[in-house]
Amino acid sequence: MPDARVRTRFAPSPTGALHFGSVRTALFAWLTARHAGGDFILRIEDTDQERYIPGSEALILETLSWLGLNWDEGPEVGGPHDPYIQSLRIATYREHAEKLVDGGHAYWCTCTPARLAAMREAQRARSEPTRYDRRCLTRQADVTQEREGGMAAVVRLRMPDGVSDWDDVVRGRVSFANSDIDDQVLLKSDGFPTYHLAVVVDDHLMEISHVIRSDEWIPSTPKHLALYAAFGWDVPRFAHVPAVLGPDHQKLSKRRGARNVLEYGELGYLPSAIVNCIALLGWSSGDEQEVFALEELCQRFTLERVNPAAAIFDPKRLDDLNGIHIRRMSTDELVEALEFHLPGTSKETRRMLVPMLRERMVTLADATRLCAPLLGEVKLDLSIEFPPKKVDQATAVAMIDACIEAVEEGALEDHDAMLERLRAVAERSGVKSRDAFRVLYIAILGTPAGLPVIEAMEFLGKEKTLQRLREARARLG
RNA sequence: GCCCGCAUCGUCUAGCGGUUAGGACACCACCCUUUCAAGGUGGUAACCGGGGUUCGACUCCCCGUGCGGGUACCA
Repeated sequence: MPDARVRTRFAPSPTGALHFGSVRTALFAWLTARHAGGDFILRIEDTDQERYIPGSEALILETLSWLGLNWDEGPEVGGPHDPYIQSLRIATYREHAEKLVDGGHAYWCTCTPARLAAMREAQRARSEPTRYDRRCLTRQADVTQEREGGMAAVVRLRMPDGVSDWDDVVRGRVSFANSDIDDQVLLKSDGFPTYHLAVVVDDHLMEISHVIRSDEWIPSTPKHLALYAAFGWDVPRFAHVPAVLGPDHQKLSKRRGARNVLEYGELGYLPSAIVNCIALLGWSSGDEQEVFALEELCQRFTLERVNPAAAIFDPKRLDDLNGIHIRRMSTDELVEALEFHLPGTSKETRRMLVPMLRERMVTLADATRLCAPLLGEVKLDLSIEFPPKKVDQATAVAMIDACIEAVEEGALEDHDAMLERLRAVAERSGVKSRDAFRVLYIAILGTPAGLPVIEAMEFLGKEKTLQRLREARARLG
């Protein structure tokens, strides 16, 4: 590569939403570009009309934007190689296919699907690799006539003899015997290119320096290499990143129920945590740091440190990282981020809530549950023991009475003093304060576990607090 | 069937001929503590098998096994 500029691309097909596997490939490509100060290109590979799912292109753009993976060239932003949508580039592929035919690197074929199927079946029966038998290559004059007569035809790559090999950035040397490789169809009978033609033509035209894609493409790389050679083009670097597997050890796929990444946003996961988590799926820094902001990843990420083995996505790890990323957010950021999960609350309200919430959320959605007793009424749950275990009736009464007295006297102003008073009551009763306090938690929050109770009382204010305490007192008889 | 890739705790991984095989998640225990969390400390837990190469293999080579992928006018 004479041109040193790093240019990577993410080239999804609009066949549905993005899942962790596809997003991770995008992330690795994006990071490679950003790390090198190069360009990241987004290209839509919609050469299969049958699999096209309307709306998925918008979904893809939205997902990448949400994660912060911006593109320098591509849909919406344009660029010097516009258009970045393959269905709009059909003429280009056709020209290139014809060029290949003229140069003897490809040929027209009119074999029917039925014939091809029978051929492959026979090959399999003979323990041979399944590949096109080049029947049409030996009867090109007839094929030309058939095409003129209106018969459906495709263009096939004439796979050269020899060996195909390359130095894969993540796997090292990979090689194939060309004799095992099929004469791939390059141009379909509907006039659309196949992936193989389109990807090579576009990657070259768009000056892609590093082809970063999932490892399912390894077996077709020899075809691409043959195409680069036939065109006389320089070959980019290839980096085949491993698959992401689900808990069932199967590759993540839409039809197996892999979640749309955007859904994680609705569930209260942060883009930064998702990015951090999937970066760690196959990549490691080399030292012991595992929590990264996006900017740090740009700095540290290199393809050379990508592990070639497939990885299983662990939702527990995402939870952990999400909590960490939440705790790293400023109060202002949380006030903003929580708007969706605490609907109807004002900024001021959220600002009061955030200090109580920060250490207690795994996802932002936890705020909804945690704050419910403060934003609405307490739910009386009779399945919750009251007074709780290890607390006798007299102690429970004493705790509540003391709390009522303290609140009436305005002790909510001073958390420490409040705490001391209540602690003293527990101590006099001979009950551990951790147990005695549960009485208050149930009274104020309706559950023995939740937001810190003194802070909660302050949030509720004197009136509501006293009301809840008295109701609880009444339950004790 | 044919071809390719991969292989360290349950999971994500470090390791790049000589290490008490390290870290993180999860799990367990303890500490801290106004509950729950968060935080702190400690613990359980791994080199797929067999052959080589070497003074010495988790590390290199071969075979096997397992898993994944490809084998389309899908990407």
